[in-house]
Amino acid sequence: MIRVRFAPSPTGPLHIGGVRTCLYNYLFAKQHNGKLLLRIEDTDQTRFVPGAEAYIVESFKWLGITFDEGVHVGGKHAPYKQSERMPIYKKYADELIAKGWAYYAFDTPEELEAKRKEAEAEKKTFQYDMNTRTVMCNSLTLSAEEIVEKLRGNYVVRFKYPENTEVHIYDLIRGEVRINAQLLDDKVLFKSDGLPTYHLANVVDDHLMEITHVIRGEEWLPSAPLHVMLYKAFEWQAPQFAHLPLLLKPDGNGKLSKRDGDRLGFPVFPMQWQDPTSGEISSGYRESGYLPEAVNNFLALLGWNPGTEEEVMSMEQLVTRFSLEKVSKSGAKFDLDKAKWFNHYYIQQKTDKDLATLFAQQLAEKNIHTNLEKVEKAIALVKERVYFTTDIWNQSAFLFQAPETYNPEVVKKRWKEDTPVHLQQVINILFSVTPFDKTVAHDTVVAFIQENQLNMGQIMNCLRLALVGDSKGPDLFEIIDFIGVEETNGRIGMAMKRIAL
RNA sequence: GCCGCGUUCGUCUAGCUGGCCCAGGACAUCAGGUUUUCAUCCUGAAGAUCAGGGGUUCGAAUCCCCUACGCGGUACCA
Repeated sequence: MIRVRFAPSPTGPLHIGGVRTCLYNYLFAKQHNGKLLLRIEDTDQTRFVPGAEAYIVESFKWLGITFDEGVHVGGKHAPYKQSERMPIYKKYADELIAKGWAYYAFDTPEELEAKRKEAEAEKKTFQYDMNTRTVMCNSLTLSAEEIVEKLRGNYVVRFKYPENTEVHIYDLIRGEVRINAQLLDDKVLFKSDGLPTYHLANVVDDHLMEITHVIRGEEWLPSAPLHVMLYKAFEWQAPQFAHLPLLLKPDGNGKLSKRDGDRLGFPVFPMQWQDPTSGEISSGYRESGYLPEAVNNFLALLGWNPGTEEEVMSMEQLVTRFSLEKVSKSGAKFDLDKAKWFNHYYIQQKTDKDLATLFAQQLAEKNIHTNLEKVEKAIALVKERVYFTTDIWNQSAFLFQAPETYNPEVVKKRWKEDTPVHLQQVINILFSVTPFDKTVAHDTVVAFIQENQLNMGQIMNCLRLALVGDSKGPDLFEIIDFIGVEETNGRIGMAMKRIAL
């Protein structure tokens, strides 16, 4: 049975890179009929941000990524929050010490800082490792009495890397990676505040929760050797590892960050987030008008592809096609245009009725109340030019209210002295079509234009200008049909009054 | 600095066991078509000497080595 997990730290809103990591875990689990769990790694209480956990849960709910076990759904390995598992870790840290795989260290942060400064002055780097641990203040150098005495105060537990070992890790994406332990430092496993660090808690929990595959970001690759050594020290079977490539910023290089979103104007978070202390708001995909299926599809393709030319895939298709072997090794730059294209595509796949329900809410917020049937009709008219659910209104406002202004460039180019006369003739024709029929109206107006040897574009564009306020939008006679001839007449009259030559 | 990972069109990538690749697809770009407009849509074009340099081979984007560059890590953070 395959069991994977997504283990975020509740230090703020969930980054879109984290969303992709979780998506891959989800696809992998579903494909193998395995389980996906959500574990909250909050061992650093100094970085805890209220609301972050709820935000994470809500984000996945929106995206349709479901968990089989986790903080919000429970499960046989509960609790799934590390701060609630505190008592568990101490025992394992003790076990490591008893086995000689770890030791107590009593050096204060100030002392360590001083060491680093000292090394820096000599253009070296201080590292707490097999070479330096012999001269530091720890249970390896102190006498038994001193240790007992020191243990009454603050201490940390450090991993004791064995000498001359080469650590091999087999990464499902990168293949064999080997690192010489001589170069690794003795990482702190257990902090003086009584909580474990990520490394210990992660390994212990993954083992206890029977995780079979650890699929996480590339930033963890450097510490993977520590983790496999930990499994070895505990004499546990290590899970398989897969380190995902990073999501890079669209311009230049480097990891995609919150700042890039603000700077380039696109969301880096699944949902909008307001920082509880600064009050600062970061935009989210949901609020920006993205559809969850588009976000999932787009994100899945950032660092993975099915090996075929297929690109548009539903969650079900992604599940059957996904494979870790086809995940690329290099970082992927975030491409806003492609995300936009996917969203446009998925909006077209929605039924008019679905979009109408959504749009009716937006209209209600603007105090425009009309029946759903009418809204659905409006959707049908503007749908194909909608890229985000948030721009349905921009594309269709003229269907619900007369334009306030008229694009000056179009006025300048199209509105001539004789325009009012012609528009008056057009409106007369429209009134003559009873009952009103858009096709008949269209044909009659066109016939009128041709008979009088008028310029087609001239008349049509001015009519459009009067109705829409601009030279864009869906078919004119569809618009007239929608708003009615009376309203059309009113808008033409208004335009004539407002547009003075 | 040290350690690790990476490097194919502007972007995401196909290419994994060398010849079917003078490198394929998608987004973006450009041109044309459809249309009363703007979009959509359709068709087409342009776009990578496969980071650079050495090998190996009859033959390399594909295998080996070196260099450069980028990224990640180097905390009692995750």
